[in-house]
Amino acid sequence: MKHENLLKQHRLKATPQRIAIIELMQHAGHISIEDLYDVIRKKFASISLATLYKNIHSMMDVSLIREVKIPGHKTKYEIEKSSHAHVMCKQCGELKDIPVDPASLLQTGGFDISGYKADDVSIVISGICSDCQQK
Amino acid sequence: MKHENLLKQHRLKATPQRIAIIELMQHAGHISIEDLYDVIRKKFASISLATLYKNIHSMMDVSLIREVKIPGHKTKYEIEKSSHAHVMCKQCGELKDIPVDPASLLQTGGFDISGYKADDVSIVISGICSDCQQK
DNA sequence: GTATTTGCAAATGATTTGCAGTGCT
DNA sequence: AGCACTGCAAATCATTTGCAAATAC
Repeated sequence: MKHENLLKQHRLKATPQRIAIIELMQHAGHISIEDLYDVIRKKFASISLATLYKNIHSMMDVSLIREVKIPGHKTKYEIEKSSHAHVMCKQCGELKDIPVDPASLLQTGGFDISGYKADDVSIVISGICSDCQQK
Repeated sequence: MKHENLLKQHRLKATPQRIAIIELMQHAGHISIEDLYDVIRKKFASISLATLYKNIHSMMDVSLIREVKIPGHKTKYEIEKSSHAHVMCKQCGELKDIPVDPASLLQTGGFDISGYKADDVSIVISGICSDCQQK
């Protein structure tokens, strides 16, 4: 029900397919089209890839979700939450969020973006997570 | 000649195709496969897309160049230089570099990456450049 | 001379589109 | 009822692969 309203607030019709997408993203955090398709299919056998792509785009158009592109990996999608950075473990591939305040980052980060009016920052940190370091 | 050595230092054979790729990237800064192909073709009519892709990958393997993925845009490639962030103008699409010291950024940025051993940071700032603001 | 690289054509993978039928509001 | 949404199949665009001929070292 909550998800239904989320869609309506963004002027999108609340179809069961869309609700399923949002539910899944809510749980998975970041998810690729492929994984989205595999999981949703189990509950929703008739859904098509075309529908996924179309819905992903409608939802991006209204800023309900966001594209996450990571060098060397497949594009993932996530619900738009408050601004945050991504940390990706090169070993196990796990993708984690860490909170970031973009305004203060741009100030303290020592960037020289004179003249630019910045309105979004995408940050991906790569490294090895603590679990993988122990192996 | 400089480019030839650059390749050899990375244990790659210095073929004319590879030299052309490096030269072009040196000038263009960031470039997509498509643009790379179009421009190189003029001087090097016989080059194939497959060769471009293969070379791009060889060069990435030895960290001579780097993939730049930007939400909503085509993948671009650039010569690996000292760490920097990217600023993309949403209006005109221009992509600019700004210098960043990743170590101090991770310190002052207020990130909590406890346990992680970070070794790379990719930052893309989106906004409107000063030129486009005046229109 | 030998191992790598090139370029072609074909294969694969990812994403988009047209359209007839269906379902939300 | 009316317009937006779905799902299929086909189209398009991006990337990869196999292989024989050419090339760097």
